Amino acid sequence: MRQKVLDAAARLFRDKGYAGTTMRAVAARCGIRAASLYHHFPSKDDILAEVFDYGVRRVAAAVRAAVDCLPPSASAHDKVRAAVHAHLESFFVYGDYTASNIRVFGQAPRPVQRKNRGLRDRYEAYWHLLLEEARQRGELRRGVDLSIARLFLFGGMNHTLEWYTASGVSFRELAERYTDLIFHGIGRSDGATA
Amino acid sequence: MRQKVLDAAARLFRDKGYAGTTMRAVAARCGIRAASLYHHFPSKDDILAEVFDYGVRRVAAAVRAAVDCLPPSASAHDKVRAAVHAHLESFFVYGDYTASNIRVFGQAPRPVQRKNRGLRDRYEAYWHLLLEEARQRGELRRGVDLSIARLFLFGGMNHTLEWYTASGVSFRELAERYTDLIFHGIGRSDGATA
DNA sequence: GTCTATATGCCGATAGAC
DNA sequence: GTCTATCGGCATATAGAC
Repeated sequence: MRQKVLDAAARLFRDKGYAGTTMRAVAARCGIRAASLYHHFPSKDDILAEVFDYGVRRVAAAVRAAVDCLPPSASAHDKVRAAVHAHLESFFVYGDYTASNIRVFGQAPRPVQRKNRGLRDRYEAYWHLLLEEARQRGELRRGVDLSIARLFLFGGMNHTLEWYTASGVSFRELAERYTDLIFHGIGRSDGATA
Repeated sequence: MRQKVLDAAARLFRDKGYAGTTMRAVAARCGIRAASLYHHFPSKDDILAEVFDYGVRRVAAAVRAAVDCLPPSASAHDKVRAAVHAHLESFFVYGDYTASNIRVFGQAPRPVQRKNRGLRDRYEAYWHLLLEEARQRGELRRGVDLSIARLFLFGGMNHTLEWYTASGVSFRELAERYTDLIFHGIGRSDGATA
């Protein structure tokens, strides 16, 4: 039931925001009464905090696993592609949690933000490491600001949640295209426009 | 006073979300009582709809103006750079409106979403045109999906609102780096990783 | 154009039965 | 572990004085 509550809350937070998600609505989705929620969680904010943490933990675990199971011969480019794919795919499996975090974090009460910030930062630091590895292996252009590139990549990936429908392109294909974009861009590489 | 109400509402919608923004709070920011708001707007949803429309209209106008005042000799790359810069800079001037749209649109009531969708779509179509022009001028690689590239670029640009602080890099420099990223990526162009 | 007062209803959370 | 009943507070919106 605990997980059922979190699932219901994640979905509602995603769609209705923080204040728009009521304990009564969460309970209704679980087939119980609002008062019964307090047997599982101390407060609405505790539910939100757990939704945030659960989402980041799962995405981070999926991405790390995807990168770790690559062969030692994998290039940094291969690792980034695998990470992008795992990140996108987790939108499908933990989408309500991920989308809740992305869409609701900014309007969550400060204490809830603080509690989740550590996990968020660690996950972003992992991505920074991936890109830093690419640089050290000589796979990147000189003069590229990796912090900005990482933030740009994150924005591009996470924005997928706002437009993606399963009827279109697959996550694997999308991961391929995003990785291609972040590594090579849309321009011709013959310097015609540079 | 009408504009004052919109400014206050935009700021609150941005920080507190749709349901978390109360007419009392909007009124308090304007130094009046909640009931007085109904002299200027019929309802909370009408305020939100106007915040959405105002933001999109202003950003779109700024971007078009920036592109239009380029010399005829400007490449599509130049136009995209100017558009990215104007889009980012409008975050500074109309940031509460833009951020409200980006963060709150998904949790707004359907009728409000519908009312704003036309403007949103037209603005995105304009960007699509910019990229399409780059392709027709032969400035792009073959095989690039411009719809995906545009969505990726939008995500990257709009994500700036979540991390940007005026103390760091300037919007002009950021526009230069984003444009460089979307055209050339982070990878070496000698094909070492492709 | 702003005010006070209020109608009507939902909010998060608690008490205590079963 | 779920329930009913309820507390105190705040929500949007309206009525009508000034």
